[in-house]
Amino acid sequence: MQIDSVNISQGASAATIICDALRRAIIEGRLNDGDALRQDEIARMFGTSRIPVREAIAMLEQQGLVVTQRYKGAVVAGISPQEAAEIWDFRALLEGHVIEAAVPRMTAATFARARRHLDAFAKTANPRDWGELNRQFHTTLYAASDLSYHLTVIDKALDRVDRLLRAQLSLSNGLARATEEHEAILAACEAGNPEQAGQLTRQHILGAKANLLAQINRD
Amino acid sequence: MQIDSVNISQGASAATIICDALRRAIIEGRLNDGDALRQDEIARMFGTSRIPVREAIAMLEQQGLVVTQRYKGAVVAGISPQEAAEIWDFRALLEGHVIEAAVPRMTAATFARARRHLDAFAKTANPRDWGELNRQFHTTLYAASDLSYHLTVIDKALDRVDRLLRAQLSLSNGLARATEEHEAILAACEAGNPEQAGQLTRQHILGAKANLLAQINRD
DNA sequence: ATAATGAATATTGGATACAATATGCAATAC
DNA sequence: GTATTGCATATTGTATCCAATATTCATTAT
Repeated sequence: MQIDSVNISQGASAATIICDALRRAIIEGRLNDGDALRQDEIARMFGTSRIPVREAIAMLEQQGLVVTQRYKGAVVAGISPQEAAEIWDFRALLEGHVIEAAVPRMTAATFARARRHLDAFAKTANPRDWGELNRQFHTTLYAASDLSYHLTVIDKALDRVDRLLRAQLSLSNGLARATEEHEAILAACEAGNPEQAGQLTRQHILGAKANLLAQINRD
Repeated sequence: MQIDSVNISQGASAATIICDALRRAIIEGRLNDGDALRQDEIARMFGTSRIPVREAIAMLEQQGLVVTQRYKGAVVAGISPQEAAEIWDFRALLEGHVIEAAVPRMTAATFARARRHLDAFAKTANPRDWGELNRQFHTTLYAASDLSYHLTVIDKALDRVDRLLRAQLSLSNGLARATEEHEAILAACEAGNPEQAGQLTRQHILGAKANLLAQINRD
């Protein structure tokens, strides 16, 4: 008789669940810069005491997503145009490098998966999904590099700027242009051309940065 | 009458104090890979309850310095040779870039400060100080770049590998060689040569990586 | 002897209670 | 009217306690 065993002791802790939910809410724009995170309110929402909420907030602060001040609580971290610009440059440097390392190791399964994410991104009507779908497209390609530390750092950088991605894609023609650029990046990967994939990725990121900064300066 | 006001409300929380102390202990090698972090013991040492200790541990986990398992507590994170190698490559990429951006913005005060850190590094006899002094030398140079996000990410990477730095510097001639390389980097900065500073920084980091990996493979 | 079992103890997870600080609002002063 | 003060309330920080789970060790079975 064959019994499938499952590890029943590793359900997520309350703090982890709350941290993930808050992180998602911040990234997807449901919580905005400067919004206060009230410990008692969040505890009520999750049916728990404040202790795991505090632990979740401590985690989020380490991720740069919230800022706490002693005795005054936590607020969602803002991001200045200068910081956003720097993070975009950072991403161009790092993601360009990672995709170059990844291309020689990509398989047909990589391409198929990336194609699915690209298509989903292109056809979604819900702005809230753009960040996640964009991320899935890119990180599927990068994952072939096997550079897990790099990927973790990229994920963290994306967490910080995803809310701005929505603003940038909302620009006239933003979505169509991003989709074209994704197509070109995927084509370079499929052609086995690391230099071109890297170059296109850097242009893609820096182009998005330029658009967004232009919008901020116009506002 | 002139009164100097001070902000008296911003002492660090217990969790922050504990987190910083544990982080330092890990980085400096006083806590080793796999060491358990016992909540009750740490709470006693700091004269507090376990709650701030739990918060501190949650923070450290986000920093990649400890690994927790539900109901089993936290242990100091290990680092495999592969992960160490990747982080060194990561540092070469990032720090090379940052110092190139920094060179054109460096001042005489930068050089004087870096010189002091270089000298302190060269003459210390205490291996426990190598990581911090090495870090101060490099980050003094990088700070002129004004790339604060990059610097934060570099600091985090250094936190992960500083304990290995000690091993690498303990190698025959490791300290003398690192000092020579620091001298060359500083000279390139003083000469206002970003490309050379970047190149020497990358070589410095990748050379340290190669030495360490050779030692690991010998063991 | 080794392996299995069960109870006691240790440790973690988090609920509740208390202490410390911040905020808001009504009352008072000018 | 505006500014200041003082008190009540709200919120954060953490101590204490209880519940849940893991580990250890003595006892029993083979």
